Amino acid sequence: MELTDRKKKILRAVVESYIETAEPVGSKAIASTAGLGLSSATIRNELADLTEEGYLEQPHTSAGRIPSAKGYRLYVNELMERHRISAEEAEEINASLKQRLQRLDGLISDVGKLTSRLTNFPAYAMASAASPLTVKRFELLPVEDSGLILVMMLSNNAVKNKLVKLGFSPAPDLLAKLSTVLNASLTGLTETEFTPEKIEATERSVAGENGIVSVVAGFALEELIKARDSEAYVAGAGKLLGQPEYQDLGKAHRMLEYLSDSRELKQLPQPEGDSKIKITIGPENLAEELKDSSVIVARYDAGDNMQGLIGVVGPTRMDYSSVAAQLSYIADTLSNLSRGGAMPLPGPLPRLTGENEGDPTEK
Amino acid sequence: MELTDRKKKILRAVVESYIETAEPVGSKAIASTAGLGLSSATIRNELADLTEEGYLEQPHTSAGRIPSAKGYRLYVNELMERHRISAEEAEEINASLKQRLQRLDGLISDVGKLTSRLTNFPAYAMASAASPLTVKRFELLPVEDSGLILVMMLSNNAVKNKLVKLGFSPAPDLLAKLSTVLNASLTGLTETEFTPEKIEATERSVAGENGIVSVVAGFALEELIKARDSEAYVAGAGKLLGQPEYQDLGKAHRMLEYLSDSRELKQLPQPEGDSKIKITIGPENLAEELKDSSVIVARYDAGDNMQGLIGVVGPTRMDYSSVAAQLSYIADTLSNLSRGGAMPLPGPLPRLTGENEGDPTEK
DNA sequence: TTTAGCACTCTCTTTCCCCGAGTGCTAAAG
DNA sequence: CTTTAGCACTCGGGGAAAGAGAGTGCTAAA
Repeated sequence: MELTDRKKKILRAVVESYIETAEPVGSKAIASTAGLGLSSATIRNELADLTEEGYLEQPHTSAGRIPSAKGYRLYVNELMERHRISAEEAEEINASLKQRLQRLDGLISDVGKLTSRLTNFPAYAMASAASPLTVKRFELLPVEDSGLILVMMLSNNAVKNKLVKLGFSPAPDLLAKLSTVLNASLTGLTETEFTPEKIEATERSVAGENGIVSVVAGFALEELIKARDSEAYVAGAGKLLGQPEYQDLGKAHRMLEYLSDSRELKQLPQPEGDSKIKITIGPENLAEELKDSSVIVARYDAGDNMQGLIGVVGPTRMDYSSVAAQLSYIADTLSNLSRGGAMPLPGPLPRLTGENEGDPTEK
Repeated sequence: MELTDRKKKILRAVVESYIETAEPVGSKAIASTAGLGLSSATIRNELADLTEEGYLEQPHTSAGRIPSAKGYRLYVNELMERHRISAEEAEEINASLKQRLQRLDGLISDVGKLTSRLTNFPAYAMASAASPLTVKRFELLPVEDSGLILVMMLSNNAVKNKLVKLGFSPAPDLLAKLSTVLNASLTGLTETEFTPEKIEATERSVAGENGIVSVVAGFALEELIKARDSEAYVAGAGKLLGQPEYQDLGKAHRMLEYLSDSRELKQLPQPEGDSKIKITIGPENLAEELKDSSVIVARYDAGDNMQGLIGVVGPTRMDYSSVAAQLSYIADTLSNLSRGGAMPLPGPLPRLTGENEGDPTEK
């Protein structure tokens, strides 16, 4: 059943007031600020209806109303005005990211820190391969008296290396032969195709290799696995304590412990289909620990077959509009930078995904 | 002025009881548990003396005593029994570290996590070069149609690489020539010796190099700087909330923010001279934020001219004895592993450093 | 359908009071 | 001189009670 226009306006007023103040909202406050030209008594009736229909909740009989998860959902899908980020914010994002993108390894953690600083919520960041990786090329460089350096180029153009200690110096022509064999038989293999049989067959096909092949193969496999699901990084977890809903020590503690478990982080929601951002509100989250928190996550294209996620965890009473805008701007910037493009203009507004998806009102 | 033996015993009883219970300790409790054969009245007199001399404090007139920073210091230097870690703990440490040492890049963060899990306090870990690094060797590998892979071996045997995009494919013999030149003129240079003049001179000495030299030099310099002071990593910050002294939200919040600032972390105390571990108690800390917390930090030898630090931050009421034992065991294990040795035996007991250093009573 | 009025409910804060733990002091005992 | 028993005193913590305030739901009138 569709809500009347007036009810929607009132719901929106409740949500926005609550987001701002974290206090239950009463009929009087709405009557005086929302500019609807209605008395508090009328508003009271409407509030009672909205509560009846599950969009609002009452902490107790004589308190104001607060939005329920359903109420937030409707707000996010239909009611909220889509923020654009301010010029200063855009500037800060561009500045932080531009100088960092040169080096990929620290990028994830820097993105996390930036996001957390900007949104004032705990943020997480991770990156992973969009499709299975393979090794594109092997190189073996001799090292005097200690062994060799293995250099591998992966299918996503990442380069990995390892110093392999052998206790002797392999002859250059042996290394040349080995690398030819390796490039011939172990390139293009995905993680699952890296079978022991395959490795053994390769090993047999070259004489006098002293186990180098198996070391190389082991390292390659390890890197493929590691590159598949990169470490998740969390920044600014302490920001939670600034939020009134986490004044409760036990709650804050549980959430911090939850956020520090990277296995859990990998279970967090992801944008679905071709949408770039997803908002999950309170009980929509699968994890028990997140049932009264919300998550906003954005996907970005990290170039070369890599995709990344940046997300923010906060109370259900978070400013969905501006946080979503910030996240998608960061994601767009990252995507553009990683394919060598310029900074994005602040827009276009992204589509949201989530449960009960509605038709966002673009204003 | 030296304390009498009896006063020391009483002080020790107070400290240990307080560490265990976090409650102010009364004269009666000491009389009944410390086994000194004295009445509570006698103890009361002694407590009054100890308070007078600054080793103990009274939260308020009618409460028991708690140790002051001075009291903890005396306890740490002279009174505390040096724990050895249990066999189970040793086993856990060995198991976690052994499988991880293969790959150095994730090591720091893993060590931090391990330390935090073991001690139940927030832990931090970092590593840095003990003396200035240099590049030991350059290698340039061609990449079809996109540029080249730069591989550098540093003086600490770490290998770094970078994919350099050029937009064209450099001729193999050009790369060979370039790497000869690079190895001839840019190896062995410390960060400060990497002057623009030097780079320019190198650039001039080879024809047709299309700016490759300056890219390589820039990357080399960047890596030298980065390797010098590695990122600091913090794990288990949420553990703080489990401690009774951080029930105060504001205090916990400030501390979490402090710990998430890696610039601050680099200012944390370090073991001095040739001692391997350092304990800083409450106001002995320089940082304002740590004036009522304690830090225990251990140094380890990460092989190849690298040294690492692992530390723990907690309330002054922390179990110095067992945390110090855990840290030094982890540090020893890391040192041994990194030089390819076996697991250490649980010992020898390390020397402590700190202010007002005393002569530790080994029991 | 909207509004004014009003009794009612519930939480939050403040105040007050009592309880208990622990102290410091004094005076007696070893 | 040191140790101990006894005792009055102090202070924080916890719980009950009371009051204030905000907001509701309902009824009746406009």
